[in-house]
Amino acid sequence: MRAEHRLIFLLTVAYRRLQRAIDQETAAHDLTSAQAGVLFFLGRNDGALIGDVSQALDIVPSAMTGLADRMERAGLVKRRRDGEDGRSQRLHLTVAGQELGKRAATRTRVINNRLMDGFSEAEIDVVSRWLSSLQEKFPKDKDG
Amino acid sequence: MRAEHRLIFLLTVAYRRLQRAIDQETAAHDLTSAQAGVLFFLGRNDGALIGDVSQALDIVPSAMTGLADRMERAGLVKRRRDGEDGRSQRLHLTVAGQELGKRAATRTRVINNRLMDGFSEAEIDVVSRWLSSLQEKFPKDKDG
DNA sequence: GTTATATATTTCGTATGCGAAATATCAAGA
DNA sequence: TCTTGATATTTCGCATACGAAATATATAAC
Repeated sequence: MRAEHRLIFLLTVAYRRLQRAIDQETAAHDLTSAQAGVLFFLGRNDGALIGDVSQALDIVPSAMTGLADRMERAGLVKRRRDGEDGRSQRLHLTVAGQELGKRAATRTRVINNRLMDGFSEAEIDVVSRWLSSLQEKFPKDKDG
Repeated sequence: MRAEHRLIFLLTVAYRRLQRAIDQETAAHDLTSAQAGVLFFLGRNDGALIGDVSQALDIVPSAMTGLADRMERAGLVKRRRDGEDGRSQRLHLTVAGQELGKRAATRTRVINNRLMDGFSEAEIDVVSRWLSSLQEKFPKDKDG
């Protein structure tokens, strides 16, 4: 199999394994990994513009709409139109969203630690740099 | 943002960037990255059982069905029932699938090389080991 | 002030992927 | 043979994600 696209394959499988693990963890608490990401970001940036959330999580805007829809329907966040700019929407955490976000953060930390198990700090640093390098190697059209 | 789930975030973003890059490459040739993966695997294992493809690409069987459906509809593969075991289906490449697969492999190789740019062999080895480690850290229920 | 352009978000159609449940077939044992 | 349990695949409902096009509002040019 590998050889010809080893890293592509490895990255793809690694991602799927991670997502499944997170989803199984969070599913027990009525969350998904994507929604957990939004809760986490809003935890430190409550009331952020939808576009900012989209950019921070590297999700295209059109995908962010549905994500926000589902989270709003689940009572985790609320949209509020921006006072300054009538085009913009701000996302605010509800109380339920705040609490769920906190609990999810704890579980997420455990998984993140697990990701470092068996690797030295220097090695994790290499991995981090490599993962980050993909953002420059495959930039969005925008931030090219 | 990071800190609390740095690696999770980095891996997620890296994956999305890679997928977008592959999809943009392959979209011009009427392929998607998932379908390219199947073509590539079948290129070396033509007539493989659907379950084997699913396992090799680390896609759950229920996801494989739809993928095979779309590829069959696109004329890239054909299902054929196995002679031995009436439950099994084998996936065979069509001529179109073979050709498309070959062309896709070339483009994929370029991207794979790009993934190594700027990193030494030793570093890529660390990255590979780390990516692989996720398969043990988050095993499928099956392969425990 | 009106027109042209840029920006933020949404809508639409489609592909991917998951889990749970259904279906079909096989294999083993009573 | 009949039943019982395992296995391969599919079906269903849903969440995620993309790109292209639509919509609404803001901003600049005139």
